[in-house]
Amino acid sequence: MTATQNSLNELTAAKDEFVTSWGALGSAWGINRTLAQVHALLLLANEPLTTDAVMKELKISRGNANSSLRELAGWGLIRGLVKKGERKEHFEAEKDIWKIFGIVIGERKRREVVPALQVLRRCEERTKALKGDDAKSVHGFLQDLRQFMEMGEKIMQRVEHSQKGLVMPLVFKFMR
Amino acid sequence: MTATQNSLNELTAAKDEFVTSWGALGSAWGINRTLAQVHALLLLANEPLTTDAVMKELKISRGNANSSLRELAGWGLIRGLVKKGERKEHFEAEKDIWKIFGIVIGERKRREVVPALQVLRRCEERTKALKGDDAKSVHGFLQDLRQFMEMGEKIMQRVEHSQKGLVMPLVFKFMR
DNA sequence: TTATACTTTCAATAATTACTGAAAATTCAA
DNA sequence: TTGAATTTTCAGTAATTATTGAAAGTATAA
Repeated sequence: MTATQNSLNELTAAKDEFVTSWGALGSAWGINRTLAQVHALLLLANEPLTTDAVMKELKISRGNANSSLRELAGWGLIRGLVKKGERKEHFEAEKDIWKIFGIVIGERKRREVVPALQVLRRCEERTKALKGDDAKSVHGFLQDLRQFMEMGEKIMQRVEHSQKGLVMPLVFKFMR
Repeated sequence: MTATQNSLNELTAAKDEFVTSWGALGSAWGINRTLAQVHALLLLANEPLTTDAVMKELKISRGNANSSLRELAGWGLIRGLVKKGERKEHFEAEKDIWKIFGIVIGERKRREVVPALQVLRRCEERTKALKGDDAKSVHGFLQDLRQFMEMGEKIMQRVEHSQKGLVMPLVFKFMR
């Protein structure tokens, strides 16, 4: 085996390890394992990949590859582009980790935090005028939680549009 | 129906809505739906609840109630206590939202972020000395991601031990 | 002790979620 | 147009995850 081949294998092995563990991390945070793996694959790819390439690399079906790529594109984490002279669509990932994080935070805010806040506000309202110690303490807790989540929503809003250069100084302030 | 009954029903309905939607939110973030519901139930309870009370309220089996309560206790989100003169164990939830958030963040850091960082460091190391543009860019990305996650780990570390009074001033600074 | 109340475990089962693959739809060059 | 290339859909199936419930285990009062 040549030195170049060895190097290639080692690179492939390291990529594989990353793809696998990124998938596991994703599923711990409620993101479909395969989706996270497809994302990881594109994050490490040095050129845009076709659906067929993704299928082959991850050993998944066409349907699965297609829907994963569509969903990632829906999140804005990857974009499709058509190479001149080719029919197939090629996909490339956003690789700026600050942008990636901002996108994910922003989407989760929209999809989960905002709806949860609506429920919370309604529950808070429903318990507002009720009599009795039980009702009072329930209402108090809901109020605390709602306030806390509104703060979280605002922070996520900020992070969504943040840049590395903008956030880092504040992080340092927080960390000192 | 009396005014008191009406009030009780309305309180129960509001509680139910919260329990249900808290379960949904949890499962979106990779936390078992029932676990989140048990937690929500205890968060709104005005007194410690027994396993049987949880079973009855949520219409779940003894095994499920028991293991959910154990897991929540393992996270440190609830504690068991034995009322004098009673055999049954009663459970009560930590209700300070800042503490709750700190616990959850701390646990997820330990369980997911720290192990993910280990993988990341290993991948980074494996690609460090490899030749070729592909290897270089892969290594560069892994480096960025590792640095980003180390920052995240440190922030989670801070939040884990944070108090409302300590964090709020910094949040204001961030939000301004 | 011993009987009883209570808790835990875990094999079997149910419910949910993810994936496949082939057919249908779409796109595009000729 | 036509038809080959490509993408999308989705019914059927597989894999995973969650739940039940009864038996085994444990603790406690008498």
